[in-house]
Amino acid sequence: MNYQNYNPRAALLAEAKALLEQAAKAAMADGSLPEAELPAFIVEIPADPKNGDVASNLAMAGARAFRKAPRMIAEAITAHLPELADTAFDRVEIAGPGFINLYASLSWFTGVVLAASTNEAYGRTDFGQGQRYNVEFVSANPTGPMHIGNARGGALGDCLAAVLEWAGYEVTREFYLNDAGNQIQKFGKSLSVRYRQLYLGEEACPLPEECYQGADIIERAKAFADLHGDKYLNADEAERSKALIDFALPINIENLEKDLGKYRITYDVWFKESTLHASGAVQAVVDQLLASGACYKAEDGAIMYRSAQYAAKYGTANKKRKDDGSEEEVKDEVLVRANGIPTYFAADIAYHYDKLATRGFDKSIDIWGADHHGHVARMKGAMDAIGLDGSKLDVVLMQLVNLMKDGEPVRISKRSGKAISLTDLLDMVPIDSARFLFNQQQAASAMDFDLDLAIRQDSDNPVYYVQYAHARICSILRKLESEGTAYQGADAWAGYAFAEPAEQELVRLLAAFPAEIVLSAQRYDPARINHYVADLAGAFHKFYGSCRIKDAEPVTQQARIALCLGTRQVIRNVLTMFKINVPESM
RNA sequence: GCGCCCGUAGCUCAGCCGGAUAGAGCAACUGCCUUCUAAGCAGUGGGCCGGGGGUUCGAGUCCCUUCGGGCGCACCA
Repeated sequence: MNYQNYNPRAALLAEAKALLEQAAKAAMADGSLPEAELPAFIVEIPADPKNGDVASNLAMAGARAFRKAPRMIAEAITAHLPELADTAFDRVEIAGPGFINLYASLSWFTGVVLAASTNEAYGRTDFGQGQRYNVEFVSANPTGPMHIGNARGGALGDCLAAVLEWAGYEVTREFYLNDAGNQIQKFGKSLSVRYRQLYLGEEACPLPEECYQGADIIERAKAFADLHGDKYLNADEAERSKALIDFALPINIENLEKDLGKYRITYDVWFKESTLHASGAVQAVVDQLLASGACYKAEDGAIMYRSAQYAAKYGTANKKRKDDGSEEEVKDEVLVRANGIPTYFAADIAYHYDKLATRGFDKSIDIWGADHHGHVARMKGAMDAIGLDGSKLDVVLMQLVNLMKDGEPVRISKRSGKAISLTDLLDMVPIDSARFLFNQQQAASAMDFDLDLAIRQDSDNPVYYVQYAHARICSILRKLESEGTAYQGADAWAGYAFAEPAEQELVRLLAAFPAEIVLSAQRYDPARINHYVADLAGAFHKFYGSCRIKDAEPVTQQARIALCLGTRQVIRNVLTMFKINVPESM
């Protein structure tokens, strides 16, 4: 059998649902149940395997429709199930208040172990049907070094992209480079002041408060001065600023790329905001919104966008507080300032138009810091306003990260006295550890990142727990091989029952892998896979403790080797997917 | 004031479309290496799922309300 795209859990649930529907209809047809519309019901994997491999609430959900006690309904339905020998199940029970519990047959268990142990791409499915998704993440300002939040955004975005790929989507990883607009002007001004300070002294030209204060700015100004000397000292501000930006920005961008590369993140696309201005895309979007009436020209010449009416559909604050404490309805937002310079919002609409219309992605998934949440509804609304579909833009809001050390939050590095940058962090923390730990929690929860734990290379750190399970499996297989025991394939363990609880648990977890990936993709929650693989590693360690392999009976031994191979494959797939090392010994 | 996120064991967090006895790791305590890697396993203790109402056969999960914490409400991005 070809196990490509095989999702055993999904298949089991789908079959159970179909069987129960069919049985309920048969029961109605012969009068065992009154004729009624089939109620909405669920099939699910019970937490406790004592309650079967699939459980359904059909009988309870149908109590009202069939006007009978749930257990009687369950009796009627199970009596009308077809011969189970032809299905993935071999037994059915009615339990508790009326649950119908189905028990998977041995052939299903065998199929799971075979799929996991023979298909190197086990876990991949075609669920996404090749839809083209754009995942945009980090997108840090190129005006300075990245911070700890970018470490989380990076792990989240990169792992989400990976999970989507495995779930059958075609994914583009993208970095939106804000190389235009206000903050670049500020960048130029900061550089300019630092440059002049080199010749005139700090007192003569103090750095304004609104400027970037970081040491990296001084560094760039110095490098520029080394190259050009005082040539720009008496040039006019605009010329000096531009020369400095043209010099420093590429260096910063290169550093972003380098640091992210060290973090094992590489992008398919680095999209420059400046290209949207240069190509007229921003102007085109504004013109279109003006033409459609979504925008209008205000008295002072600014172009205003009727935000509220479009954003309302996606939920939004409808009031804002003014400086004097009074409130007013939020109505319109500025797209182009009275001085003719577009706001970031205009550029953002043009950017998303480019993704969804020009480049035709089926979905744009943006990972933003939670401090941008006020922007979500109006951005989605803007997609509607411009004739696209706001639901094609999904924003994953990521809560803040608190860096913790000795149980206390740390905001600045003791060594440099500055905020801890991503670069500093990656110097301290092993990349495997950082990538795993920053993906430990779903995006909506604020994260405490335990620096002590991340640095420690011991068992408290969950990434090593998982890696250890892999190394352990490799070690057993090496040992067996060295003693002349080879794996002889599925036929060598045909009919093995996987009766040990630890074996069963392991098979169930292996079965869940493709479904877990799909669920993570659907919910944009790759942290789920971290938890899954830690559970799998735990199940393996339990299995290892209670089930001998080396001196087991031949059939048992062969079956257990297959379990090892399957578990190793799944751990390897997860770690590889998340770009974490897969050690064969530790 | 308005809006978004969070509140589950001492700590950090899981908990699926509402299901059966609320879980894991860490920390504490007790065991297990002459036998496949002890970076491991087995076990013990630890809970008003922030509080209060509601919907439901059934609520940690849905609705309302309230309290606590974080974030946002710019012609910044």
